[in-house]
Amino acid sequence: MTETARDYRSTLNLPKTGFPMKANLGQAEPATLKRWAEGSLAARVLEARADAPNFVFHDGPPYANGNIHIGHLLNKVLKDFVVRSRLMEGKRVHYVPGWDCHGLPIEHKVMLELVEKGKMAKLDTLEPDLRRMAIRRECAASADKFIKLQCGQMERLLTLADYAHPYATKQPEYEAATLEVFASMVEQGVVYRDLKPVHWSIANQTALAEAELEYEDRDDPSIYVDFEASDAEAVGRAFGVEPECRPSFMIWTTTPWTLPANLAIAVHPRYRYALVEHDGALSIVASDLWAKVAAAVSAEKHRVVAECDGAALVGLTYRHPFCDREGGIVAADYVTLEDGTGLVHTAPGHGADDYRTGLREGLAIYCPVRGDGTYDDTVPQWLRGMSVWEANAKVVEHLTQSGHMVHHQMFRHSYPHDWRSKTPVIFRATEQWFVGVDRPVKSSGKTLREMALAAVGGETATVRFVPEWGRNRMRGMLENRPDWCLSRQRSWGLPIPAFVQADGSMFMTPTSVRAVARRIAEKGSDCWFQESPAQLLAAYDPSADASAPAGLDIASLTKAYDIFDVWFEAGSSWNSVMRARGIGFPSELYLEGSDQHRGWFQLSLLPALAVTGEPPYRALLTHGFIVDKDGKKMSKSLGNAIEVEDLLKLHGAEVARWWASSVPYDGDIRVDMEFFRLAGESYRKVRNTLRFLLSNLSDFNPEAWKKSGASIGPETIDGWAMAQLAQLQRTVRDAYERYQFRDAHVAIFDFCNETLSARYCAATKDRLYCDAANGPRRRRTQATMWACVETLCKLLAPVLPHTAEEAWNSLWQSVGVDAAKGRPLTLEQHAPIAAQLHPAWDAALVAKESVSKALEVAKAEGLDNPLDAGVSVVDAAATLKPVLADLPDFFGVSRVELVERGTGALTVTVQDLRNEPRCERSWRRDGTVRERGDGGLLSDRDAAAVGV
RNA sequence: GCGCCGAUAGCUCAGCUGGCUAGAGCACGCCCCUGAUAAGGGCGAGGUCGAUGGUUCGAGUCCAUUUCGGCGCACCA
Repeated sequence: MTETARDYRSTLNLPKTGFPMKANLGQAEPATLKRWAEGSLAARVLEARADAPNFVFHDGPPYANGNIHIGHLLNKVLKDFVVRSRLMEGKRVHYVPGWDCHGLPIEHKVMLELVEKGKMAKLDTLEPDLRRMAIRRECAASADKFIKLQCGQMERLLTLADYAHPYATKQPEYEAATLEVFASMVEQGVVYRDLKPVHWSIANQTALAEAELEYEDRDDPSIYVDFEASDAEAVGRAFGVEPECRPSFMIWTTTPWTLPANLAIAVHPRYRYALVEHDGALSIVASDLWAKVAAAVSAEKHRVVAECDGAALVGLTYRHPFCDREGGIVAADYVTLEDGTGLVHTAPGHGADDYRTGLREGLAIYCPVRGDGTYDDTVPQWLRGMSVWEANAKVVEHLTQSGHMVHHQMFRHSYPHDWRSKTPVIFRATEQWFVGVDRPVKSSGKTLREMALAAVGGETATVRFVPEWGRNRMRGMLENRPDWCLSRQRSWGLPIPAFVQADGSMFMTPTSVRAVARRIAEKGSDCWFQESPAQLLAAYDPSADASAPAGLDIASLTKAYDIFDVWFEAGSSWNSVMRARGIGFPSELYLEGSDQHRGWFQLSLLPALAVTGEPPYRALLTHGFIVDKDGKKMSKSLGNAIEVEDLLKLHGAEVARWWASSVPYDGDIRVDMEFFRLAGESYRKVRNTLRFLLSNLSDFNPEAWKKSGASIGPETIDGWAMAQLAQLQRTVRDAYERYQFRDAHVAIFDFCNETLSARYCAATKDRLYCDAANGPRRRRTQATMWACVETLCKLLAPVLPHTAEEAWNSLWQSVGVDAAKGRPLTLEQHAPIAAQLHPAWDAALVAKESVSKALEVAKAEGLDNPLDAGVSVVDAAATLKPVLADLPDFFGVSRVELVERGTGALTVTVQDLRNEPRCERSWRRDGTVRERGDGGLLSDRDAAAVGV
């Protein structure tokens, strides 16, 4: 440059900002967290919104065990989107994070550790209460440790919550409030105690609820066994034939170990049954199944001798193949023709249907299996003391030797396992506490099942489902669910406050439960293991309790030792947290993974309905599960898990949040480190757009601009941007309202990427840099950009709280305001934007595409720089005319000419302007460029800006 | 086994009540800019819409069957 004297660069208004391009989230986020904590942001928000309308949002308690995983991350971050987006709408948002503390997962782990440390043997010598307390102390310490750990990890995700005051199910006040729920349920008549088969974990020696089971494949013997009829002639009469030898009832089972408990055989009264001769034996099998069975048992020679209805078989008797007793044929309509023989081995102590049949037929609920999975002494000698799993083979062997075995093979099927010990569970009759879902609730006269179904589906439905298909799913589960087994035989939990009277009967009334609740509120549930019944019932006055049993003698009571299913505690959180803390009821929303349809959603619904008659939530939002990039389940054992810590170290919480907002959460959510890298790139795009806007606002004062009375006309490119901004705001607020975060994410990204970066910013660069600093056109654009940053910060705040705040603070810093102190973004609210879109801009957008394509063609002829070009666009109807002034900028060329003739077809002609003078300052060839007083070649605009 | 959900460019996803040559972002290729620069812009290539069979003038979109994957359920006795 020979004319170095005229270096116009210094006369330009070039971008300037402290907002860094590189986010450095790893260090910057913790600093933001510290600032929030120091300013007690969570508390301040509640204060600031003291009079605002409430938005009650209740957090489901994760289990206080282990580090958080990506599933937690997704769940907590989605919840935070709700919290922060509702805050931005001006609501007073109540959100208390919580933890589930009691239960088998912790106790199981603690026991393993105690065994490892060799402390178990010593504990076993202690008296039961002391032993339980020792275990409980270890468990409590473990829960505390993990609550603290996870608190920090969740806070690190930049989630806004009062982590200093979380709820935990082991807090005395929580426990007491849970017992209040229980007392009301007892009062409502839905709690009962009964001897019946429940899922039993041998490893942990306790009953388990449905929510504590997982299903794994398992190989079991599949056996066909002949049970000899006691009275051959009676069978003959049923079939109307004279049997040549003693006939047998053929049953099928995959649990040979339950055969010692066999007390009956069930048939369907309306099915046809056949007396069949096969390889010299005579058996009874359902007619429609014989072909299948014959094939299964590989019968070679066989024929059907006679047939009769199942009803004709009812009442016949058989000899148990190895126990010294007879059993009877009974009718049951659950017998199917899908598997087996149509004759169902019935052991009332080992199956739910068997149990019901047993009750109806007056059979004993006989369960010869003890808690440790071994047989008691009521079984034949050769089985006594043996574990049921060993017994499977033994029974098979015995039946084979005794000639009762028709066929035996191994069979793979899915079988329930204890979710903690991963060992198979058995069905075993024990005395347990239950919530009856088909018992009428006193207050409504309806059963819990009816009430739940009414709340969830049909015309009476009050609960909203996001996504909608959750409704069907929950309905299906509610229709089928069995009674809820509430009791567990463990130490780590909230005791079911029942006492045993001298005569062995149970004592527990609503009033006594409330009395114990009061004691526990003061001392915590440990007191159950440390105090006498009289102490526990200190607040109980039998004379004031109408339900107290006659002749109650508190002095002779002993404590019962069942504890609550942890799901009952979590399922009472609407009372223990929302109502007990005065937050409100019901919650607007419960938001959890789709497995909670059977878990927390359902087990919160039942108690709430029983006690209040209302569901505890207005809406249920479910998200899918995290799977790897191939759609496989993510787990540590498969080695495809991504550690949250690694993720945060590599990308920061903001990128993880940005990713979470981009995910369609209805179905499975695929995850791979690569996806976070991609999210990081798109985050950078948004960040850089904000940075560009901020960098052009360093000399702008919005107050002064407002005072100047200037406005943004719809025909200006700024008016176009404002209209787009207004549209964006509507779209994003609506998306947040509907919990469709992805829609918000896409809209924001597209706005930053296309509307701003590719179009508006590209188009306005020239005026920002080259117009006189205080020129009205430049100021107008700055006003527009200011509005964009302001609005974007608010729209982004729910998803990118750190970045949005960083930009927000930087924005205000440019006018000397310390926003971090004075007006934190979190306390802001949306303000509607009034801007109308001028229709010419739609046409301009279409024209821009044609211009780009035409320029691309011109490039091939050497016209590389669009500023060296002018374009003329056919605009027959003068559609573009109103916005002509800003079209050169919009198209990125030096000049635009509109041609008001020709057809309606859009035609673009490119003019090569390289022969015309080029402004040394703005590099444009707008036709006004000439030599100025300082000797430079400048356009009119630039000459004026420089003042020559 | 039963219920619910998903399967669309290399990747992540849009495609509402069936209708012009199936869209976006990212990645990729070519190019421009060098006054957003470990930035910015333009153009382009890329898909038998899991498979099969049906309904229809016409189906990614409706129906049936099926495969794979996820979540849930359980009277597999």
